[in-house]
Order: sequence, then structure tokens, then C-alpha cells
Amino acid sequence: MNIGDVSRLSGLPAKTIRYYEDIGLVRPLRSENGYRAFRETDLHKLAFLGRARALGFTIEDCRALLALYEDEGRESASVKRIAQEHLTQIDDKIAQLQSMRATLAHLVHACAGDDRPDCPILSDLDVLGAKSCCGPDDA
Amino acid sequence: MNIGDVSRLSGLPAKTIRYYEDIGLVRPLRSENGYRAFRETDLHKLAFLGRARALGFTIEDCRALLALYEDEGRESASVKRIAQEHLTQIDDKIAQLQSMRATLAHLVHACAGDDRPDCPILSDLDVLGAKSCCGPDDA
DNA sequence: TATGGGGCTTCCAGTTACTGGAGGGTCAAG
DNA sequence: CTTGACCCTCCAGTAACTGGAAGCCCCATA
Repeated sequence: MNIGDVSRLSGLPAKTIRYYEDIGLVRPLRSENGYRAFRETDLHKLAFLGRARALGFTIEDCRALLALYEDEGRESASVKRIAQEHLTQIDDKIAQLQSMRATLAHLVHACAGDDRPDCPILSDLDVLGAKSCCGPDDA
Repeated sequence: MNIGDVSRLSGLPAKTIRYYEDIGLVRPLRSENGYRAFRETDLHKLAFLGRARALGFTIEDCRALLALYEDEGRESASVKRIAQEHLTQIDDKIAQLQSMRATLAHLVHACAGDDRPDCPILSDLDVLGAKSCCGPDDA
């Protein structure tokens, strides 16, 4: 199979597949004309990578997962550990985004969004400006 | 003020402040010895940037927000539009992460995590392998 | 006066995971 | 023989910093 074929079958752009070869995730053979010659196993690996990336695993996670995938003697605990850590990171990221979201939604709601310059969003961003905040200085 | 002072006061690393100068977000003066000389307004801008970045705005958003911040004749609608778009992107990102999270949590839960090689996580990633999935082929 | 320790400077490289483009070979069809 | 679809390599750019090297500047202390 040429790169276009595996690209179609795996759903990964050809550029990405070349990149994955560059960083040693796949090692396709070469035809006499210099074209990459992919085997079934290469295709499987690429599809595996596409799926893992879609689940947000980093390339280094993918490398480790791929090694486990190919290791018949693996312990599922190793796989689970990687996935579990990734899950924790996703949770952290979600929490962070939700916190941003809450603040931002509040500010957007409070902003008139008209032709006047007064804007609670800018006031919030102007952290050191702190006019009329919430202390006794306000009086 | 030297860079160390504004770094402490704004909470931004000195490296980041230099970077912000590089890309034209702040334009501190220079002392005779070549040191950056920050004014109060520079400090305010940097604190503004720190807060905006903490809310996840991109640097380009920050540039636009900073321009509005300094424009006395701005319309709050312009600010609101930027914030609203950012909010939408955050929502998209949260949704995507939650979708990943759901799949991953399911897989992690299903994995024994012991010393045996069988692993539903790897099975899921092996999209083209598709042995014993959920169709009639399974029989 | 020498020296030591911060703090400051610039510049270069690396990070993550690709993506775009230039410039050029290969192959099958008409 | 040419056209168009493939394929190749190499270089550069993305976002937003971060780390490190090499080298001034300034103050205080011995």
C-alpha cells in the first residue's frame, strides 16, 4: 500500500503519517521507486494511533501504548495506569476550563454590549485598576 | 521599575515579559544602562495581560482587548464580542474533553488492571482489529 | 580594590503535534 | 508525449512561552 491508501483507510493525513515515521512510530518498507510501502500491520498501527490521539493521548503516551499493544506478555495494569493518568489530566483540564467559563460567562452577562465604553469585562481584566471594588476604600 | 519588580508585581515571569515586549504588547522605556524601565501603565498592562491569559484568551485576543482597554471611545459591544466568541470556544473544548472523558472512563473501568495481557483499552484502540465487537459477525 | 552574588542583557534552541509549500521524481492513461 | 495524480524530501511556521549560554551592571563587603 502507498501512503495515499493508508491515509484513506486510517483517516490520517499523509503528512501526519510521514511525521509518525519521522518520530519512529511506524517503520514502513520502501519500494524500489522510493515510495513508502505499508503492510497491514502498519495500517493497524496507524489506525491505533489515530484512535489514541482522538482520545487525547500524547504522542509519548501513544508510543508507550503501541509498545504494550505489540507486547504479548504485557500486563493490563500498565495500560490502565497510562489511561488513568490521562483521565486525571483530562479532569484537571475540564475543571480549569469550567472555572474560566464561569468567570467569563458572568462577565459576558454583565456587559451591556452596546456603543458605550463602560465594560465590566475590561474592568475585571484591569486587576490593578481596582476602582470601586469591594473594600472600604470604595467609600 | 526594573523587570524584576514588574515581574513580582504582575506575577508574570521576566521571560514572559520580555516576550511580550518582543511581540509588541508592551513598550517599556530603557535606562541608560540598557535595562528596561517600566512605568505604572506598563505594569497595569502586564497585569491585564496576565489576567486575560489566565482566562484563556489568546495573545491575539489580548492584543485586541488591550487596544480596547486603551481606547476611551470604545464600544463595549466590541469587547463583549471577543469574550463571547472565546466563551463559545471554551464550551466547545469542554464538550470535546467530556466526550473523551466519557469513553476513557468507561474503558478504564472495564480494564482489570492486573498482570494479564487482555485489555479492553487496547482492544478499543485497535480499531481495525475488531474481533468480537457488537455485530452479528461476532457469532 | 578586588570579589562575589544578584540582576539585567541578548540570542539561540527546544517544546507539541503537526501543517503548508516549494521543487522535483514516478506512473498510468489518452 | 503530455497531463494529472501520486509520491518524495526539505524548510519554515504555528502558539506561547521556557531554558540556557555568554556576558554586562551594580552594590556590598573584606
